[in-house]
Amino acid sequence: MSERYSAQEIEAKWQQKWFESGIDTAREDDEQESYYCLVMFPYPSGNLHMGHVRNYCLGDAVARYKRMQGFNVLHPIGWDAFGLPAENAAIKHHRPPAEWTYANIDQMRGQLKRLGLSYDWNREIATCHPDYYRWEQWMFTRLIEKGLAYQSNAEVNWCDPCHTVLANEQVVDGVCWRCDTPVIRKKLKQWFIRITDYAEELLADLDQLTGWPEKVVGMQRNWIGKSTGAEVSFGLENSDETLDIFTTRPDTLMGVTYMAVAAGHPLAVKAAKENPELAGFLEECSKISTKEADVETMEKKGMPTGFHAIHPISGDKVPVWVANFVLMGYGTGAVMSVPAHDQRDFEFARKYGLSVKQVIKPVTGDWDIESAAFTDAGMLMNSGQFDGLVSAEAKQAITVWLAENNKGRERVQYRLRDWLVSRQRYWGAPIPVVHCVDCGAVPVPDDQLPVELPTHLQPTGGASPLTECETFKHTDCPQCGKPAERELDTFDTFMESSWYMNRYVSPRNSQAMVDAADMDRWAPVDQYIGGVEHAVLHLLYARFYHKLMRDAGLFTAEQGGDEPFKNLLTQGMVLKDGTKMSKSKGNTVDPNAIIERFGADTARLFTLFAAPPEKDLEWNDAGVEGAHRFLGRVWRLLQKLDESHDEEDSNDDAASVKAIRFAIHSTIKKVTHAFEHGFAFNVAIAALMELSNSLHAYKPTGISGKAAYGEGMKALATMLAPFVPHFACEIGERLGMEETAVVSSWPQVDESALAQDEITLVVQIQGKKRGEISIAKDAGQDEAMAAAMANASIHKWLDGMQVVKVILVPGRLLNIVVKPA
RNA sequence: GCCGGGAUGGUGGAAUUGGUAGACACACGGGACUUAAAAUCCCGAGGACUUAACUGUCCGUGCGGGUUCGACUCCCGCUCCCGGUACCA
Repeated sequence: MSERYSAQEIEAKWQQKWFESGIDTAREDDEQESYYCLVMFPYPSGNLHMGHVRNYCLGDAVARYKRMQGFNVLHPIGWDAFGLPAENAAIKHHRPPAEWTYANIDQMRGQLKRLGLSYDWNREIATCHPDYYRWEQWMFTRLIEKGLAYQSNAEVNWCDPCHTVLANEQVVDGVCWRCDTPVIRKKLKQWFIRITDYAEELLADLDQLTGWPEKVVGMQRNWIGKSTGAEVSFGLENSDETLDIFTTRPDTLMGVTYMAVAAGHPLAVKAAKENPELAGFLEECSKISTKEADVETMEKKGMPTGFHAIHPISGDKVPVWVANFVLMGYGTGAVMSVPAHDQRDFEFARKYGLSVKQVIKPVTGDWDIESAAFTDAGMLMNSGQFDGLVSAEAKQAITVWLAENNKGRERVQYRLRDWLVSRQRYWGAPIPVVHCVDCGAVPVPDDQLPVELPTHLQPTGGASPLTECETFKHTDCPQCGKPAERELDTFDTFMESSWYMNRYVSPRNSQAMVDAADMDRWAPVDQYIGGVEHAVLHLLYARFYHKLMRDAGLFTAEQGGDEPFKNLLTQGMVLKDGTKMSKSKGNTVDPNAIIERFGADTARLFTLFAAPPEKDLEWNDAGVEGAHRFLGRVWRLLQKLDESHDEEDSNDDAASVKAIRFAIHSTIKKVTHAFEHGFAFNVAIAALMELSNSLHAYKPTGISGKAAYGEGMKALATMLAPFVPHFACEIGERLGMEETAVVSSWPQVDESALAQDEITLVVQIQGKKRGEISIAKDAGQDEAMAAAMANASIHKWLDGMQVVKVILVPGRLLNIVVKPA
């Protein structure tokens, strides 16, 4: 046994063995408890990147550990195969996106297999396949029937020369990425899904997600953004119409000095007809980005419309302005402005010479309203009948007054907006609707699904090629049979990724989206693992879609749960030189190169060891070599088994056997703990390295010494299996383990090996470490004090001092508080 | 802007969640083996000052305060970096 560790040989061998034995296949029986471990499926961009490798190594470690614990594990993989990058590549290479996508899937599937990831490949799915998206189309027609899907106007980024809608990503510094023309906002009729109908449930069920990181739950809560306030109707001078707004601060109502409406608001459009200057301003506003970050950080500008609103309580006239920071898509597209109590309104008022009226003052102290807005709650002033109330009471009182006088009411408002699911793109799932001149928008009947996307079309960078595909475009109305046109928009790709976790349980079902019995067996996902960047959008949409599926009767809450993911692990990104790896920065590391040079196990080990899962991982080539060296060291530990001889035990051996068994079993405890609590694999691997170091330093003499060494080697091999499975199997085989490490059961802690008679207690004086004492495990404070006094280096700190207080932390430390005598 | 997260040696990170700061590893330095190198093995190491001494003292977890016998950990106020911000996935 002197050959060196060769990853290439053993990895191919074990991958073949695992494939033949089918250990990765999720079984459709209930002999063992089931466990569903899911990693976020990749977008097939061409090559696996290190972020994928990290994600999938984490998932594989969990899946393998659970199998070793005796669970029937579902660990599937697939492809989030629709999306913009395929169209971009198609334009660049003059090949249809389907070709590029399927080639990438083949390439990346090979890479995943080379990593030795234990997926059940029988359940592989690709979202661009009609067998997949037909069910998404089926669901959408159900939503139309229920009134949960609807059409409405929405603003998009529009490039006139390219005659196309641009994704935010395609807008670079306000201009089109391809032709450098300034992008404008344009209104288009779009499809929406009423996620706001589920806002309350999505918010309430966050409480169930105890296995999610608190920060993700918090981000979702903020995103849904429930706020209670009031809807207020302002009158309009010389008009029967009203100007309706929502505010979270009805207590400041008496401080309104102007109103602000969006550039797209009917009032603004009306005013602009007789005011060329205002029309120019509206034109300018239409050019600014729709991104929230851009809207919030740009220079705040406005112009008066010439209209005046009538204050609902005072009856005062206040001017109506157009402001670039008010968006038509949010709320009513109009806001009331209270410069005295809102900093943005304050700055706007200062800039344009609008008046500032203070109506709230601090309950105690003063506030200089000339220098800044007072935005806290306080006590009302200058508010007539409401003077003297504090903000909370005033909110209530003013809202009641508005309701009684038919000028408003209490209202709950969510920040969450309905989900815009239509995209003016080619490489996506067709929206299953036919537009008929007589019947309107007609959902495609079930027996005509799927509406298949023609896969041979070539995008050019202009309008979607679907708009020119006559065979796709023209059809008959399913309702009246007259010639009609298909909907030419496709679905947002978040639609596909919102339900794939459930499709994996019945991946080949041609009768239904999912099977309730399969959902009962596997769902919800026990452990979901993926990038933090998905903390809100994907995870919120998936939660929503799961509830839609439940409410469509595909499964009951009992069978599939109200929530799709029980536990969530959000991994950090992979960085190089401090920034995210990306092609444009040229700082990528190719996983293939690492696998070829060091083997998959080294790549796996490094990504798991270099950082805790939830934090960013800084790539380090030298660290990869270090991981590889560790495997070499463990390999060499095998030699010692051959070299040691069976001899009679001596007394000296008993102590060393006890020490090594302590090391073995405390390692089992630590590593098991890592899997059961938080997946700190970096710490688990460090513990395995320590065990390896202990075994390396250990000289197995005598029969019991050799046995202890063998016990340690087997434990090490078994615990390494979730991380470096090929390597662990090979070591296991050479140790003569009956089953390969992958399928053998997880080692148990022998508590008797952890028992210790004497422990080391740290002694502190005034909280500073001054020495250590060795003492009986269960020694009390008096014994510990006596031992401390007997220690010269500790005792000298107590000379001339009076002991004021003694704190004993059992098993840990003794802190002596003193003062000069 | 808003929301969320982070900052610990030369580097990645650890610290049983208020109890020995720096486990484990990388990089580095010294040594062994070798004709030599690689590989491997052994030893060293937060910083400053100090000692004949790996002797001893002090400082030290982004910055400034606070609570505590005791703070990387809790509280208050900052700085910088990263993620999300609804058509990238």
